[in-house]
Amino acid sequence: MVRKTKADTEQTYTALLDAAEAMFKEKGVASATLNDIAKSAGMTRGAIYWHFKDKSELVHAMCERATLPMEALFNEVTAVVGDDPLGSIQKLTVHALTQVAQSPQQQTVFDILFHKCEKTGEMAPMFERERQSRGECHSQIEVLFKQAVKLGQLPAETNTALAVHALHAYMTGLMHEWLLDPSAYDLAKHAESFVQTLIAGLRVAPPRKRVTTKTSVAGRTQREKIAG
Amino acid sequence: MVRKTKADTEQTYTALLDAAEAMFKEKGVASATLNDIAKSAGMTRGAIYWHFKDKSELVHAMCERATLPMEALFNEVTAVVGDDPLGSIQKLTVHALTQVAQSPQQQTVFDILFHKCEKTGEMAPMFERERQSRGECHSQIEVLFKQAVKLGQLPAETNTALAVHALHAYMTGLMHEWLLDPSAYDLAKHAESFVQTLIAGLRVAPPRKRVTTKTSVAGRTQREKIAG
DNA sequence: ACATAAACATACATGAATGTTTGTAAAAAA
DNA sequence: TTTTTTACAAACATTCATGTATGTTTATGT
Repeated sequence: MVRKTKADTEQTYTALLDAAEAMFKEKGVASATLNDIAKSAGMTRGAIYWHFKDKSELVHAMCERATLPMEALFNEVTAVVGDDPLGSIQKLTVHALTQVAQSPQQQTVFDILFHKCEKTGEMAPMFERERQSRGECHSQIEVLFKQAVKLGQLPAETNTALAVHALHAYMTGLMHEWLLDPSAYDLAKHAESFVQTLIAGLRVAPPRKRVTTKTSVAGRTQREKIAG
Repeated sequence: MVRKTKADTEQTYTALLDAAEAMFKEKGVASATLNDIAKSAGMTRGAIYWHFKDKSELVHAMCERATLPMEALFNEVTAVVGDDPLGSIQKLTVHALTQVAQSPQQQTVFDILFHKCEKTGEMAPMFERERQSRGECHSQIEVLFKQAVKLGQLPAETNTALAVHALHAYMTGLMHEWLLDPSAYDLAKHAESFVQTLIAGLRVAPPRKRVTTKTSVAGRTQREKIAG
């Protein structure tokens, strides 16, 4: 059988994406052969070259499919400017973490993006576009942070730009490291706790607009506590 | 000229490592050819195969050279158990960040490890060993956290294991994201502030041994503040 | 019913990177 | 001084992934 019905065609399309996920996770994007992927999907390379221009386009499609719910979540939260911006941020971040923790597909794809894919050469344009969208994402979040400052949820001296960087780094790091060994701890269970820790830190000791003096705030507080 | 003096030999050795850094950063570990590296160092592949068994060993040597000062710093701090464990942790993390921020070589290598290298296939054993050493590193840090709890620097209910994960994720994420665009902000300048934020968060809202109740601590505090 | 084009499979040509072998000039050992 | 290694360069053989071109069958439009 060669020419299939429309449903069959779409089925092989998703089968190819599934196979790509599996092979990329196992061998890495660079080492996984188009033949590996096709074979794993029960097809030949012909099927891949019919549905995709080349490997990089296949990777792109695979990523889009997995990150779509993530972006939906983001847009959903940033759309409405409520009276609890810090709560929105917390909600967004916790949801993102738990979403990944509960979706094997997202785990696989993010694992590939973090640990099994070189952001260079053919893949560079993809990650460049991702960088663009992250920039917009950052400014969206910073709006929320500024609102939080205005509402007194964060200190007036808060450097909101750096706060965004801190939060984003924290999120990225949590996923990055957890994906190395998901059995280390239950991410879904502790996601809220993790986020609360950083949010609390931002409230009591945020990065400031004017750089803090040499003697550290936290350090002094600690020594005072010990001394007292 | 073929056979060189000992100094010359060592010079080509480091030249090869330097060239490897440059090429890996530019093209990625998988795409960068041994020929590319040799040419960039003014040599041929013969030189590489003389000094290294294969590409993975070259990568390993390159990493060792760059991460050596990092490990030295770690051992230096964890060796002495002082009366200010939380301060030691802060000192360690701040130093690690500033060290990377001030060493172009470390920036290059960490950029390669984070964004230009697939942790699979030939590279897997290298990263497996790194995982091992990170496990030891984690338990070392957890010792400091437990000391901090004992000395009252952290709440008694602190889940030290999760605290280590949070801190490590934060550090990893900061480097991971900053290396994507070092011009985004001055990492050396704000490293201490970043670290203080998380440490402060761990002091007021750490991950707890018994999972927190559904209503979030930070959330409640926020609403109280707004309401009050 | 027929022509067309979809949805692949198969075959082929090409380039490119790797590992290995051999060559070789000079430094170091004898 | 002679011999032996050292520290590479150069040439070779092999594998292997990619891209493309062509073949083939069948759904679908008319």
